[in-house]
Amino acid sequence: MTHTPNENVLARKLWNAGPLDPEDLRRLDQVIADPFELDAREDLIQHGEDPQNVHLVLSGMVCRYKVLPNGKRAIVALMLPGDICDLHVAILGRMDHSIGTLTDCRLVKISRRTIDDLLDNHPRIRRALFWSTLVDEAILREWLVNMGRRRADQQMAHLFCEVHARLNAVDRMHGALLPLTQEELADILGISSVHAQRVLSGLRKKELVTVQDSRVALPDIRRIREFAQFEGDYLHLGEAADSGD
Amino acid sequence: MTHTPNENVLARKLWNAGPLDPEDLRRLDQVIADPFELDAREDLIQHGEDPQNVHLVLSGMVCRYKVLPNGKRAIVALMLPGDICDLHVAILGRMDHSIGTLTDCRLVKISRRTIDDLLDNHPRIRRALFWSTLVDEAILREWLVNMGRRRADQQMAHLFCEVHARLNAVDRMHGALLPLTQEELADILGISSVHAQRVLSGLRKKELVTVQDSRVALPDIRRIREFAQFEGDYLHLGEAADSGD
DNA sequence: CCCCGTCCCCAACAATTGTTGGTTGCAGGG
DNA sequence: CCCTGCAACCAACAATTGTTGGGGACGGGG
Repeated sequence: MTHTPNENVLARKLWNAGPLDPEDLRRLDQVIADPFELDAREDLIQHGEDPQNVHLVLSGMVCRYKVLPNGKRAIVALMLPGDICDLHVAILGRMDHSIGTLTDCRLVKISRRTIDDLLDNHPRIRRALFWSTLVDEAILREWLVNMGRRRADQQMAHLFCEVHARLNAVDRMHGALLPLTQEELADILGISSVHAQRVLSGLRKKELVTVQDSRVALPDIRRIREFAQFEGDYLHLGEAADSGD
Repeated sequence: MTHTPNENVLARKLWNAGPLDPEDLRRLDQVIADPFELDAREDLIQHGEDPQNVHLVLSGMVCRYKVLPNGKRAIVALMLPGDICDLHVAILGRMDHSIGTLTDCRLVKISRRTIDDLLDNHPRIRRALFWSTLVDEAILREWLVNMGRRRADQQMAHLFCEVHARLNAVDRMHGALLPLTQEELADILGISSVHAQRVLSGLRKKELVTVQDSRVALPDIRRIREFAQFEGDYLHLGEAADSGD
């Protein structure tokens, strides 16, 4: 019974940290009341700027990235529906990376005042927000393990498993995985786009994934999880992470 | 004048987030009052356990790491003097990685009650603690960029620059860098130990580093920073990160 | 309609990195 | 004293990954 109680992706996401009260849910509905749309490949904020708002993803995919002097790009985080960008951003000031959309997105700006209200006056929500930042950090660690110590094919499979589990935690009926170009995929995995294509076609040949117009689907979760040695515990989702779908 | 006001490494570290009051400093002195020693290569806590205490490093080096089913190890974070392990650890429960010493260490156990007191009753300290967790996350992102998009020699040089800057921020008189074996270095960088040795001797030949009984020193900070394309902004240390030494 | 850009795909070759199997030097234990 | 284990070091070879240069499919704009 991890059935979240409504259609609010933020509520669904935070529900994974523990149950919320009806009053919390009402407050979260207010938070997402006024969304806006953004096209793919637009920046929300760039390296060096001072952040003004916190952003919440309602649909689509957003990423954190850095561009090196030699022009190479590294995508260092993927934000999916229900994810919040930089809760405590006001503390650090100057951004040390950029945030941009990967797909067309529906987003919400959340003001500092709203954040402060949630943190100060809604203890269950505060706890859930902390939980989500800790999970973000755990994901970062797992990506590091992935890049450093897994073969590229396992690494890519592992990424697919992670995104699948994260989407499942928010929307059991989510559509296809990863509407990304192979170059974006490569920038996530730290490999070249040519190699990404090699590895992806390898996974396809093994029938671990299927691809249809640059969308990935996982026909057999159990098998690809085994291949990737995916252990979902770092997502701290409880049983939701383990269930095949 | 980023001269921290005393010999307390925790105070020195937190001072980088902004000035503290004398009362804060007194409180921080109490926190580190009762240290204990630990040998190199001992675990503080292992994957799967439920954490009881928060730990603070007073001297020596501690790391977070994961071990994969195939026996490979990935070191995903380095904790230096003044660093705190898992401030909010109680929220997640079960550890998704292990924490262990790399060198002989002096450490402090901090109880949950102390943490709660610091967070609830000392606003400047609370802000500084949040700052430090955000910096930890920024470091994780930079390591990811490092592994994914820099050549191994630049990557290793970048790590040296980072550790140098972090040690400087806490102790301007710190001794030599990185008392690590080449295998530990390799586990940080995500390369094999043989390759670590190749790369390290390459840096030595370029006279970017000197090594004496497995300790690294940087004879010319400016030059190695240029080589590594090191931009210290992600450490959020203010001018301390930029000064050569 | 064509042109253009983008993306997927592929092959050949170059560069980097991993693996294996050594030698050496050193420190500690018996 | 020798023996042992560990870590640095090295060379040769294997495997992985990057780079370059290209072809083909597709959609949008003129």
